[in-house]
Amino acid sequence: MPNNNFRRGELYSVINGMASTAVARRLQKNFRAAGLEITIEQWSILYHLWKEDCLSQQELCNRTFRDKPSITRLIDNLEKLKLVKRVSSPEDKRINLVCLNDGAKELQDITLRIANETMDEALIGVTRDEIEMVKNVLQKVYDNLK
Amino acid sequence: MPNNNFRRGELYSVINGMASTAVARRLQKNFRAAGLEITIEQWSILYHLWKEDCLSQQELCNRTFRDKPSITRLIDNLEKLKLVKRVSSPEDKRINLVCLNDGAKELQDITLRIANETMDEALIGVTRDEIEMVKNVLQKVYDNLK
DNA sequence: AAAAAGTCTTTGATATATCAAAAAAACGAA
DNA sequence: TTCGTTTTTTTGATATATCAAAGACTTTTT
Repeated sequence: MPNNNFRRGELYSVINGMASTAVARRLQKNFRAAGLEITIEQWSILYHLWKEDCLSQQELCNRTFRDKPSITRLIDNLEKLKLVKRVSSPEDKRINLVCLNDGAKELQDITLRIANETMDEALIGVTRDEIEMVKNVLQKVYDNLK
Repeated sequence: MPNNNFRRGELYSVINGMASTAVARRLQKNFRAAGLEITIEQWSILYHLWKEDCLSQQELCNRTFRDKPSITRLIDNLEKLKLVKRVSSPEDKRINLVCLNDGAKELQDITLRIANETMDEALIGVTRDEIEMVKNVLQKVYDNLK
């Protein structure tokens, strides 16, 4: 069914890149414009730690949908920036708990504000119902493949 | 409006990563399972060349939403694999036309089949109307930020 | 207790993305 | 023609993602 294939091809490029990289690039640009020298990937780690501090690296893998080596190196870089520190878990010495430093706590308000403003820009003309539907469909896609 | 902020935060992680990286990883995995040693990024270049051969690097930037250095290095790697060749444009010596080699043409059928099968997996339980809706919303997001 | 299996993290190799800057060619205006 | 600007591509530096393999520690099994 070639018509259907064509639709799928289109959706592929839409889902896989366009919108998500556009949002990522804009957010990075807005961070830089505000003088914030962190990457969005680093920010996404901080984002989860602001919700719950001192998560294990494995837990950060689960919450950010990244693999273990990616997290290891992201935490390496966040440690170099002195935004987080690794704390060996007293209960299980295999585990590193990743905890926020004061510098990271100061970033919370400003970066969340910028992220919200960026999403406002991105969602101009998009209704709340549409947002809900997109979330549901993309969640279905994720669940189909996980 | 904290409730609204929370919704945006959720959408951010949905749009920016989950579904698109899940699709990308699955497609890469399916390529490897079929013994195909190309990356999805390389495949996305071939995809556009199958639609229209001998595009300039700049045109590939536009069609794949990538920047120039990314395209330069992707073409470098595709040339190493002997899948494409750079041909200097006779009309404008600044321009490299990127043209398919025979090896790349042989990949077309099998990789498009795998890509369609992957999208079938990804879209189980998603209706045609939902697909259209998601495409429209993500296109709006892209247009808002471009 | 010792061996086996499992979990969490790290390392190495390779590919891609981004920013900034430079090189090469084309174009336009004085 | 020559200078300045624009366009196309490349290079360098740094950050991230992925796969495979290894290291460190725990838990389970015998």
